[in-house]
Amino acid sequence: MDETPVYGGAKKRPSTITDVAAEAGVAIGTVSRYLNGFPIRRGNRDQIEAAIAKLSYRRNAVAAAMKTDLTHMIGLLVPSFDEFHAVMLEDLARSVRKTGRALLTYCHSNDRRIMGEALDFFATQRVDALIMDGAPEVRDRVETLLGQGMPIIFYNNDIQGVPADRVMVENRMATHRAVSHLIDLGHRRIAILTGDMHDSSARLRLEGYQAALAERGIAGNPEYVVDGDWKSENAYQATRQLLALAKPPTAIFASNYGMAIGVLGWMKDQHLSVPDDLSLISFDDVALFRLHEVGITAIAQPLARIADVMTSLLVSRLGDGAELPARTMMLDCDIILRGSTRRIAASAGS
Amino acid sequence: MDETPVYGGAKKRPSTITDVAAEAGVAIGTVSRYLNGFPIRRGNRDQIEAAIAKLSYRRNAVAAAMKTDLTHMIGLLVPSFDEFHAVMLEDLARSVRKTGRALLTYCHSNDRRIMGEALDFFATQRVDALIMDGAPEVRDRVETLLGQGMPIIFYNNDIQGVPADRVMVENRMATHRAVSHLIDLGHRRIAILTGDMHDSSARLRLEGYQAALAERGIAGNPEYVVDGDWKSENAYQATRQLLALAKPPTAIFASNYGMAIGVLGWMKDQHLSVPDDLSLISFDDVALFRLHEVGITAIAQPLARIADVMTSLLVSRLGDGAELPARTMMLDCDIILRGSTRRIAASAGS
DNA sequence: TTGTAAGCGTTATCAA
DNA sequence: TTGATAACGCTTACAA
Repeated sequence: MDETPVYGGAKKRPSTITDVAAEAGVAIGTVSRYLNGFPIRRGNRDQIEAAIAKLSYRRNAVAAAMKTDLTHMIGLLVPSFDEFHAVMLEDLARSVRKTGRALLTYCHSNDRRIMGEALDFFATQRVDALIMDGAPEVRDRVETLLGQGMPIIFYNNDIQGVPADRVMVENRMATHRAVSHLIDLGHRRIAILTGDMHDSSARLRLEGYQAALAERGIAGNPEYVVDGDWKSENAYQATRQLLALAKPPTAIFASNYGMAIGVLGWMKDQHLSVPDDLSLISFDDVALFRLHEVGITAIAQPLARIADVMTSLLVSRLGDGAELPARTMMLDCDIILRGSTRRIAASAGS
Repeated sequence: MDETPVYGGAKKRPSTITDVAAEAGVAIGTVSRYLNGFPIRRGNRDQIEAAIAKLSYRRNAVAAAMKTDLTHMIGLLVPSFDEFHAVMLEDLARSVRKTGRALLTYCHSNDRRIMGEALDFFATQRVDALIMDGAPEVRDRVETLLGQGMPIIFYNNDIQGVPADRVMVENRMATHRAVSHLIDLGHRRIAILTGDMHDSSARLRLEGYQAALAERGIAGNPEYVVDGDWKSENAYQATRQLLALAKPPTAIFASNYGMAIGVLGWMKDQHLSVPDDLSLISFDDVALFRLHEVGITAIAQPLARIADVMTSLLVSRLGDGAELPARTMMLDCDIILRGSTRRIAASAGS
């Protein structure tokens, strides 16, 4: 069967360790040891290197993985490759690459069915570890994977009580600071566009907002708390409604950058000015906000650090730290002050 | 050896097809046939399904891949996850996912050494196919992979003469059209910021620019052709120099969006206006250009179509089209007219 | 329709 | 240090 002639002039199948061993005149065990960095007699080493070059041999990681149970692939499950995830991915890919691994990416588009498929896919592919935005819908599958020894890291959103590692940012504190800043600037009528309240990050950001107001003795106004569901379009409409109130807010806190863009869109369409007619702060900083005419004040997640921390968590988990208890890493966010927030007269904000 | 007790309460290792067969009281061949959709006797099927559920069994794709030589992974090699690639990746991930595969992503940061590592990594991982931005530096490795039967798709930039599939956009024609549009608006002094001339896309865009000028009898001015190397910072400096010329250009064509941003940066810093002081067209359309105050006229690559075409090319290659000759798919670009290009008096532009 | 067993390309064990 | 060989978990003839 192996006699089937190969047409097209090219040797089809990649060569194997057996080919290399034959070419070099040594046993396959010797080649394997060479490949894995064990000591080899000088002469044999040269033979093997020559054979590898001649055959353009590349180790078959699939076969190796079967023995070692190590695929050198990290599963990454993200909702989409929006600006936020793209930057995170960039940093993560780089930092994972340095450990000799690569990312197997799956994008679930916020479809819970696809999230399940993704988890199955990763289980099937036997990725060495998994990084994902925690979503309560797939708790069972996640627990199964953890039970089978798959290291999992949650970021962004949590699934409470699951014994996995976590890399989170100080959502509550950062929002608290941002809203306090608005208060310092004289704002009293401050609205928030919240994310999807199923997500822990949305809840924590709302808590930070409420705490900041309460601390300064500002009564919360339910009209100022709008469910934006993370979406730009909702934020666009919400801005319209907020500004139509009898007492419109003088400032809006957008719980993510997409909703901040929705706010900007409405303001632009109405020929209203940020910050003259409305101050705006966004959770998440994106390139657009830096390049925007006045600049948008934003909470910047430390994306590069998130990536690094994830990677070192992974390395420790995949090294000798497999049995350590789950760890949660909390990272601070910076508030980048730009032109979208302005001081207003105390009277105007009451 | 298998007797080693497992601590921690959880069954560590994932279960295997053998476990399922034992649990269900059938042979492993039967389980395998069930998994692969072959007909199974009703009773056995129920037994197997129950066993799979009980053991939360997931097929080990690593072992399967060893037999079938199919990993269901597509390698994707990109320079970075900038805005352009992020959107492409989003579409590609979705469209690849529908075929039951996922993307193994590697980011080379324009480092030729890392590009080589990436190709080795993909070879080692035995991805089913590879999508990459063509770069002449790795021609040898690419040819080796092709010789071993790995389907490869180039996008964006070509490696001439290599028998791979290609998905390209009409760089030349789109640039020609864009520049012609500037001429139609009365511009005569039109500058171009070129990309890195090692890249075929940069060369073709320059050709389109030159052809458009020549066709309208406008003499090319070498001072107006600036090597921007795709980089924002270079474009920033180049804009300064161009506008300092005795006869400064009235319009700039930026060969990619990064350089267009550099131009905008300089204009903003100098309190100069686009389009009043300078018209601007960018190759590549990004979210920023839509949201920009006046809007930036841009050439939009059909990213979703690129992703679809790549995927169908892949599917055909991995199906029965393995022996087909290499195909090149050329896609048209749209020119999105926005506010950054304005009509000028014919006299002003001469 | 099912059971049995060979084999995919490695790694790892064991003698030599 | 090396060679020979038994796994790893699956697919796929082949025989029943």
